[in-house]
Amino acid sequence: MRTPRERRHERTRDAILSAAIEMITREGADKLSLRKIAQRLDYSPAGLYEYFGSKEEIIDAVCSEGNTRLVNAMKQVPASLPLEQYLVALGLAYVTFARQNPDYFAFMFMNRAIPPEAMPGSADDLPDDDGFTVLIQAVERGQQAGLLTRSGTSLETAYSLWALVHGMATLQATYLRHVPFDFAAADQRAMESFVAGLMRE
Amino acid sequence: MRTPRERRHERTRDAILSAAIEMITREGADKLSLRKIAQRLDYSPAGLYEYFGSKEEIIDAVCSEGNTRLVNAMKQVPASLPLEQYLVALGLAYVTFARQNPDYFAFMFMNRAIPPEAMPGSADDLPDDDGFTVLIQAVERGQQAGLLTRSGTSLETAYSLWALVHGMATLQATYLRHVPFDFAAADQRAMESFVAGLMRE
DNA sequence: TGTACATCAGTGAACGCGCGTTCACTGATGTAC
DNA sequence: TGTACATCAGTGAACGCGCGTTCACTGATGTAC
Repeated sequence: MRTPRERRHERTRDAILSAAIEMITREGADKLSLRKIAQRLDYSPAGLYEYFGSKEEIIDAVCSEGNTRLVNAMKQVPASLPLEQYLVALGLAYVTFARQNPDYFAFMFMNRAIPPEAMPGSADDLPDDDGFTVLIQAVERGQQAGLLTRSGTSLETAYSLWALVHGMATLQATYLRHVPFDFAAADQRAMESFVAGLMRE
Repeated sequence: MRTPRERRHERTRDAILSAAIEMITREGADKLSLRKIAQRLDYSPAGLYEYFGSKEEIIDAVCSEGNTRLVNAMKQVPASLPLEQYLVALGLAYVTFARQNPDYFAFMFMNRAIPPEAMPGSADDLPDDDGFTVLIQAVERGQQAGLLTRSGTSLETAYSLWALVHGMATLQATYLRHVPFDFAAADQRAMESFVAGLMRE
């Protein structure tokens, strides 16, 4: 049970986060500053320190929220699809998110690095709210069904799938951002081709 | 014929560029400043304006030099290899460069975006000193040999290959930077698998 | 070869800017009795 | 229900910092005759 005060506090916190995200989306990943966030909310810069201890904390929260949204987009893909289609659709969801939120996507990966010990040796001890986890689970489903058995460990296979979609996403969000090219079609074919390659006997 | 003065001028310019690259390599992509470059060369900050008109010009030159190095690494791969091996080796050269120069690689792609009109409609009018061009040429060689004919236009196919290696490179240079994982092995398998998928009948 | 002059390479100080953060403060909101 | 007090939410001014860039300048290098 939370008091009205606590709820208002949380709402303001969310408003700060939303403002930060909106600014990244509109003005680009590198233009974020406490002062501009405060200005957008008609706050004084000092006021934000009631809700976050530092700029770093805001960045972390923004990244974490972005990760949640990305994973949610991937979780929209029905797991009931045949494995091949499921993998392709998962990848396209990832890239579509990046295409729709290019600056946000770039920001997320510019400001986060997995600490040295965090990569799991096995596929079990993974955080639940992670795109990579979703991918790994799909790959393991395929392996248990007897598919994808020739392409290395589930970690390796999931990594290579991730690399492909992350490359498409990154290129479209940054370097090829303004290039008129039918990426959606090319991405689909690439994913299909790759998954077919992984599944070959 | 260049005068000694011109040659010294050029040497100093190169020294500035080298210092900038070294700083990116050592301190990371976002720490670059005119003042620090000058300090490293025992110059006053104002002195750099004899050689570059702005910080932007230095960044451009640094990116351009990085691109040259990357392309050179790719051109080391003997084109005489069988196509499949050649494509795999090209991709691995790209990723290896990124792994060996993670901050430089990240810097290059953070600070460059292809302008709207620059993506070629066909594969001809491409700049010669570009990794993408090398890739396209390899793909077209394959198509002329009757391979790779089922995987879309040469542009599409080259793009998807690029996306895969760029994803591996980007992940290893940033997000997964400190993760202890045998990327070289995984990358090799992924490349082989992908190329095989592209070549399937 | 010597001299007068022009150009070059680099300095030092200053400019204005936006930034994250701190701090003493104040009015508003909530709580206890 | 009223009052005294504690906590909360937010302000305004200031801090020191590093930044890119400009500008008047000066000694060194090169050139012309």
